[in-house]
Formats: sequence, structure tokens, C-alpha cells
Amino acid sequence: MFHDSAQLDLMFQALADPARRMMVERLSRGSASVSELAEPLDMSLSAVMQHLQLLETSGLVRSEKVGRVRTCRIEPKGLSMAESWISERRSTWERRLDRLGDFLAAQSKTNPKE
Amino acid sequence: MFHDSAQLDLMFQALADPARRMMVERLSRGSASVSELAEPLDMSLSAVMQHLQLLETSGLVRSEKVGRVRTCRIEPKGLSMAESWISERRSTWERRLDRLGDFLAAQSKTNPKE
DNA sequence: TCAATTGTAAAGTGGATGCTTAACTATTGC
DNA sequence: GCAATAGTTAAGCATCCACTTTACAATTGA
Repeated sequence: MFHDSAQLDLMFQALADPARRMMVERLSRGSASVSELAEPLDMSLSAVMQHLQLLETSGLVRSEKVGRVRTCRIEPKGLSMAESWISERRSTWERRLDRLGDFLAAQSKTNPKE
Repeated sequence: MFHDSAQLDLMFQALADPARRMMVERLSRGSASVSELAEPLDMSLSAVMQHLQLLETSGLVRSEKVGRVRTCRIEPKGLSMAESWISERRSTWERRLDRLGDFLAAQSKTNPKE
């Protein structure tokens, strides 16, 4: 119910980049190494690392290194935080529009010519 | 189903700022003028205008001017686009985790000691 | 009519973002 | 051991972003 504003900043910021969304998309289909994440992206490994770091500090992704391979996966709680902020706003204005609709319906019943 | 990447960039970018989220939050409770949007925000009207412009080009908000007052409202289709991108990703990994759970359950039935 | 209100436009500024390249470390397979 | 693989760190750079200030325009109410 209570949203940490700073964390929402980071999450939406993280999702605002096509490369990072691609990475999230890839990870939603299963865990992957850094180079696997980099493979479809037209940029250096170093750049991918920087995107990954942002995804981690935003809480959308976590990773751990075993041997020389770092394996990344989705952090389930992450996306739901962003999603729920949006859906709470949406339900607020949907309820409001409903009440407005009711009001207008009632109006036209009482004063059909107005 | 098909997401315009550039528009998603703009939407998530728009939501990545606390001032703009406040504006969306305010508008989800009903339409408002530019100065009403500005009132709780600790910045110049000019700055609020610039945030508003971003919200408009991202498709989250629309506005129209009557007399000297510009009235702003939520664009219903806007938020749902961002929301649905997230929820599609979520359902992908949720399905995957389900399958993984099934697999592990089957494993432990066949090889209870492994 | 004229002053207050409401909004716009333009230019400037400091700091964040999204890369790059280069140099380096740790692990693995032969 | 040693070359290839996988990742990490740091520095640098162009561009974008979130404001500000200043000046201006249109509308309204007394």
C-alpha cells in the first residue's frame, strides 16, 4: 500500500530504457549470464554491466557469481511494486468515472430534457 | 499485445519522477488546472509546465485550454499500456515458475532421496 | 481600463545518463 | 602453464534532464 518514492523512481527509470526492458524480457523467460543478456544488444559488455547494475539497485533483478559466470534472475517482488502503483492510480480514476457515470444517469432520469 | 518501444520509453520515463507521479496521482482523483497541479509542488510554474508537457507527449495526460485556464486530465489508455507491459512479463515468469514447481514435484516423487 | 491572474516561451546551468575504450582480474579447458 | 573466456573497473565524453530566471501574452473581474 505504501510506496517508497525513491525506489519507484529507480524502478520506472530502469524500465524506461529499451535495452533494460529487453534484459527484463529475457530474464522473465529464465535466468541468464551477463553475456547471454548482452548477446542481442548492440553495445559493449561493459555497457550491459552498467544496465545490469541499475536493474539490481532498482530491485528488479538479482544475480550471483559462480566461478567466472554471473547468473542473473528476475526478482519477483520487483515488478509487482511498479505494477501495483499503476493499478492503484487506475482504480482510483475508474471508481471516479463510475460515480460520474451514475450521476449523469441519474441526472438524465430526473431531467430528461437537460 | 504489441508495444511501441519508443512510447514505453516515454511512459516509464514520465513515471520515473516523483513530481510527475504526484501530478498523475492528483489527476487520478479528478481533473485540475496547471496551478492546482503546481500547488503542492515546490518548484516554479514553469517547471510544472515542462513536466506536464512530458506527461502529454508520453500519452498519460491530456489537457485543453478554455479562457486562461488549462484543464488537465488522465488519459485512460495511457497507464494501461505501461501496466500491461509489466503484467505480461510477470505472467511469463509466473508460468515458468509453475512449470519448474511441477517438475520438481514430479522429481521428488520419482526419486524421493535425490 | 487596468491590474491581477494564469499560462507560455526562451535561454542558461549543473548534474545525471548512456555509452565508449583501455587496462585489468579471475576461472576454465587443454 | 597458458590461452581463451567471462566479467570488472575506471576514465572520458556527448547528450539529456530538471530545474531556474526573465520576459511576455491572453483573459478576467472590479
